[in-house]
This record gives sequence, structure tokens and C-alpha cells, in this order.
Amino acid sequence: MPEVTRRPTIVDVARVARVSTATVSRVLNGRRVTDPELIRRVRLAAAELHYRPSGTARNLQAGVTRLIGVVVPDLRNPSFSELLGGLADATAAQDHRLLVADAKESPDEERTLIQELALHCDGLVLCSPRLALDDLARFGRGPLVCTNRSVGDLPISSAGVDSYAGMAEVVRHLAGLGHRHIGYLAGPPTSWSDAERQRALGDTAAGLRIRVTVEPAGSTSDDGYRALPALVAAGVSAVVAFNDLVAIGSLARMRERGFDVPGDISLAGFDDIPVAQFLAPPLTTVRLPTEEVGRRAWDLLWNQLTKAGRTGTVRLPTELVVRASTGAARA
Amino acid sequence: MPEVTRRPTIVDVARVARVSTATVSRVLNGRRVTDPELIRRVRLAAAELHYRPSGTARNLQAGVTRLIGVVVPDLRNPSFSELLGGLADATAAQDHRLLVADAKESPDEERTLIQELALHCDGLVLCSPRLALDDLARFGRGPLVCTNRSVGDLPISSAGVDSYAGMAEVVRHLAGLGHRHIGYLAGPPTSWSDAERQRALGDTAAGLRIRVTVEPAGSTSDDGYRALPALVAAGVSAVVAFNDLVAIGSLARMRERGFDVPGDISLAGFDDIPVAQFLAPPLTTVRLPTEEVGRRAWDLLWNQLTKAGRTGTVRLPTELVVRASTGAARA
DNA sequence: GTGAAAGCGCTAACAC
DNA sequence: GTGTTAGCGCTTTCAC
Repeated sequence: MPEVTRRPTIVDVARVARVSTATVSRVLNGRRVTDPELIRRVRLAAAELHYRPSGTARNLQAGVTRLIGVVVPDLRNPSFSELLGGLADATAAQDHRLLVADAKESPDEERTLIQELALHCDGLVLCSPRLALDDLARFGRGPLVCTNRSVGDLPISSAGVDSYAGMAEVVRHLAGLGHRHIGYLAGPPTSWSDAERQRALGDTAAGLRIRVTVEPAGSTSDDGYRALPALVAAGVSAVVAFNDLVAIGSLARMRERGFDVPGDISLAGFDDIPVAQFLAPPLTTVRLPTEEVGRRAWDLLWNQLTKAGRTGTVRLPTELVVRASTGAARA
Repeated sequence: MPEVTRRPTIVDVARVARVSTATVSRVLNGRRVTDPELIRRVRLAAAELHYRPSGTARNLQAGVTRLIGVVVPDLRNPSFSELLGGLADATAAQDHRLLVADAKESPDEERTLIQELALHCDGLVLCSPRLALDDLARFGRGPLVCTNRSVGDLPISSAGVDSYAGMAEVVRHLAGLGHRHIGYLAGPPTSWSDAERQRALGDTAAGLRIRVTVEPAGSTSDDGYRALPALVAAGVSAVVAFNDLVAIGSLARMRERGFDVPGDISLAGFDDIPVAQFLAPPLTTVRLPTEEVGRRAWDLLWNQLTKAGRTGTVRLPTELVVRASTGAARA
């Protein structure tokens, strides 16, 4: 039993097996080595020493890391974990791994993380980045994809969902039910998706001569619970929430107030998270293909990684899922 | 403007700045370099070439990666994203990053991932690993922490939650309300936490002379929705679900069947996910300090990384949160 | 204080 | 077919 206190290297294995390091490397990587005796000795030595190749050294030699950096505004937000899931599946299929960091909704943190991750990864995926556009431009030289965020005319790839069309569709749905005054529980002020939704809401409602009241909420159920009363006070007959979580919070408050949904007030959300269909009443919501956004982001990044620099843009359609939380407006 | 087609290295910067690579390195790392002219030239050259140091080369030189590998059975499961969140916060505070991989509930995939990640990381966190104990033992040599999983008497660190006590508490709560027949919507068969809960259920119910019916469900709301009828048919007056998601699915089915909760049937879950309090009725559930488990896992790992090999075990207490979904059994 | 050179652990030319 | 050796890009002694 040889004595090695530090982590064993390929040199140690070569010495113990009485072969060259090249042979060790070849055996371990399944390259052409014919002598079965050598193979045996190498495997034995490697096992005996508990040898594990250094991924870092391999990466340095290979010139790539097969690592993709992902920056998320909030790891705990279920819609980001869904995106992360799609991204992980897609990258794993091509033998790449995810280096994940949580920016905690801070643009400064985001910038710091991007700069650090960029050193260790082959490419970056920025999820709904809160960063200013010109900051983004500086990082655009490396392979980079943004999700759910406009990138202006920057040469940056971007994958996202057509929030504008989605919101337009809910508004028309509600208008069709006779609602003349819609309240919106807005998302985080830094969210580009929220801005898109507000724009669509304004445009569509104006065209339909529908009144709109916007109340700042946020992205959690607590936010929805807290913000609802303002909309009720404003006299809306239907509420659209930035996402399903916010909708759930506001729904709880509606019940507390004794409102019948949708008899007294209608409610719709965004995302179609798994529990949406199990609520009472089941929630009408704009389904976003979030997981697919993750997969598409990888496609885009992969293109940049291989076809050297080809950027692209993907905008995925939404789908209005009408359930029981929206109904005809009171006469 | 110098012509470099490949990614610029420190040598390129040194050449352009007409200094040694050592000086470049020192300037960029804020080491002692006095001549302001040199500093200026280095910074200028670096900026001009858009130079970015190679993290891989640095890691190789440093002998560490500051990367922690995390293997999760299912990235989309909200309770894992919460754990991941806690882990990310804790590691980030000590300048480490997370390399995340989704094993998709497969023990084989898990093994493969562990072996691969181990090559690139300083340590590993295995979340609720489905792997057999002896497989685990083989990986135990490297710094390793398991969450929510017994590790027998293996020299492996482990952080988790006291599922046994949590289940015992719900059962006593239900018994106190007069329930004599409890149904359990079981989790994934490979889940160690589920096994613990079943054991606690059996033990506690036996002590209280309460009847128990266990029905295999899973970990999603769909599973809960699907599995509920069997329990109803068995005549239980209270249902405990493996987690809140499963509880939500079964709750939807109870409503569909016209049951009043908790008038006709009581329901309790595990986790206390954020939406639990917003359901109708608000869900009684065993709150698990999942995020804290993530933080503790890092503490444990950090100990191994620094104090070379000190393993440890942390078992966190649960808390029964009684809301409106549990009530007195029908007389 | 700055430069030359060794070396981190590995793979892949290139010799033999 | 196997061994020798030159790097991959960086940091850090060690001389000067």
C-alpha cells in the first residue's frame, strides 16, 4: 500500500503501475492500448490509490469547461425552477452542466456574478436580467443568452415568451364577459415581462374602451394578498395578476372578504403553475411555456458555441387556459 | 490594434504591455506593483485585448475550484428549490458556487452524476439521494453531505429534518380530534423521508390504537388527486399527505366529491409551502425548515473542507402548523 | 520591484 | 503500441 498524503495524480498512478503517464491517460480514456497486462496494472494502481482525474486539468487541456453559467433573480421562484429544469435537461443531453447563481433581485449582484461566472464557463444564460441594457452590451462579447428580456438591437441571443399577446388575450376574454373595469396586480418594477404586460393591458383596454387600475404588488402570494384591497376599493370587476402566486394570494383575500369568485369578481393569473388547476375555483391563467424557454435558450447558446457567434431570438406563444375563476360581469 | 484571433491570454497582455506575465498577474490581482506606468500599460493592454483570465487555469494553479456539486432528484420540486436557495446563499457568502444537476429520480443517473461532478468540485451535496447505502459509501471519501437521508454508520455528513417526530405530531393532533382511522398518501418509494414518515405513522397509530391505511401516491398534486379515492373507499376520516403538493391534489378531489373539509374529512400535509396558507381551507401542515437544511449542509461541508474530514450530523425539528383543514372527527 | 522559470495535472503530438 | 515531452494559462517562488 503506497503512501501518498496529497491527492494522487496521474504521475502517481503511472509510477505504481510502472508505465508512462500517457498510458495511464489512454487506459482511463479508453484509447488504444493493446497489452492487457498494462491495462490491468493501470486499473489496479488507479483503484489502489483511489485515483480521480482532475477535471480542472482536463478542462485546461481541452480549452473548454462544458459549464454553463446561469444567473437567476430568485432561485426560490417556481417559475425560475421550471426554466432551470428545462435548461438542465437540454444541457445535460449535450453533456454540459449548470453553474447556478442567485442574484437576489439585485442588479449589482447580477453584474458581479456575471463577471465571475464568465471566467469559469463556456457560456452564460441570464434569466430575466434586471441589468441595464448598456451593462448587458459589455458582456455581449461572450456567448450569452437572455430570457424574457428585450435586448434592443444588441447582438445578444434572447429567448422568451410573448407576454404582450398573452395579456391582450386575457383582456379580450374579460371584455367578452362584460367586464368594463379591470384591475392589474403588477409585478416587480424591474421586471421587463411586467412592463410588457402593462403595455399590452393599456393598449388593449384602450382599444376596447375598458377602464384599467394598476396596483403595484410583486411576485409572491403575500404581495397579492396585500395589494388586492386597493383594487376592490377602485371598483374593478376583474383582477389580473402578474403571476399565479400573486393570484393565489389575492384569491385568499377575496374569500376572506366574502366575495364569490367569479360571481362577484373574476380573477386570472399568468404561468399556469401546477397547483393552478387545483385551486377553488380552478384558476384561469395564461400558460407560459417556461420550460420550453429554458430548452430554447440552450439551443441558442449552443448555436453560438458551435456556429461561432450566430445569435438569434425566440419568442414563444402563450395560451389562455380558461377555468372557473373568470365569469360574466355582474349586470 | 493588435490582431489576436484566439482568446487572449496573459502572454498576449504581457507582450502588448511590454512587461512580464508575472507583472500582469500581479497588477490584475492587486499584488505589489509600484511603478504606476507599468500598471497603466497593463490595464490598457488588458482592456484593449478584452482580456479575461481563465478561471480554469487559476483553479489548476490554486488546487481548488470553489465549486460545490449538488445533485437533486427533481429540480422542479419546490421543496428542492428552497433547499437549493438556502445552500446557494450560504455558499455564496463564502465565495463558492453551485454546480447543479438533476438526477430525474433515477439512482443510476445519480451515480453517474456524482462521479462526474466529483471531478470538478471541491465537495458534493446529495439531496435526498435515492442511491443504495453501499454505493454511497464508495463516494464517501471525498467531502460529501447528504440531506434528508440516513447514512447508517458511514463516515458521511448528513443534514435533515426530523420527519419521524413531525409525523408523530400530526398523528397525535388527529387523534386528539377524535380520528380513529387515518389514511396516508405515500411519497415516492425511493424516498427515505417517506419511509421515516410511514414508520412514525405506524408506531404512533399503534400506540394510540388508531387504524391506518396507506395508499401509494407520489410527490405531485396529480398523484394526490389520483390516489385519494382509495382512501375514501377505505373509510378514513383524516388524510395525511406526503407533502403539500400531494395534499393540494387530494383537496381538489375532495371538493369534487362534495366533501366538506374539515367537516367530512380532515387533511394535513408536509412542508408548509408558501401557498399552503392561502388554500381554501388553509392547510394544516408540518413545517419543515428546508432552507435551513440547505444552510446546515453547507456548514457541514465547510467543516470537512477546512477541518479535514470532520463529519457531522444535523437533524432539525419540525413544527406542526395547525390551520383550518383539520377538525373534529364526525361523531 | 520586476522578470525568468518552474509547476499545477492532464492530453496529444511526436518519437521510437 | 508505448514512452517522452511539450504545452493548456495561470500564479509564485526565486534571482536580480
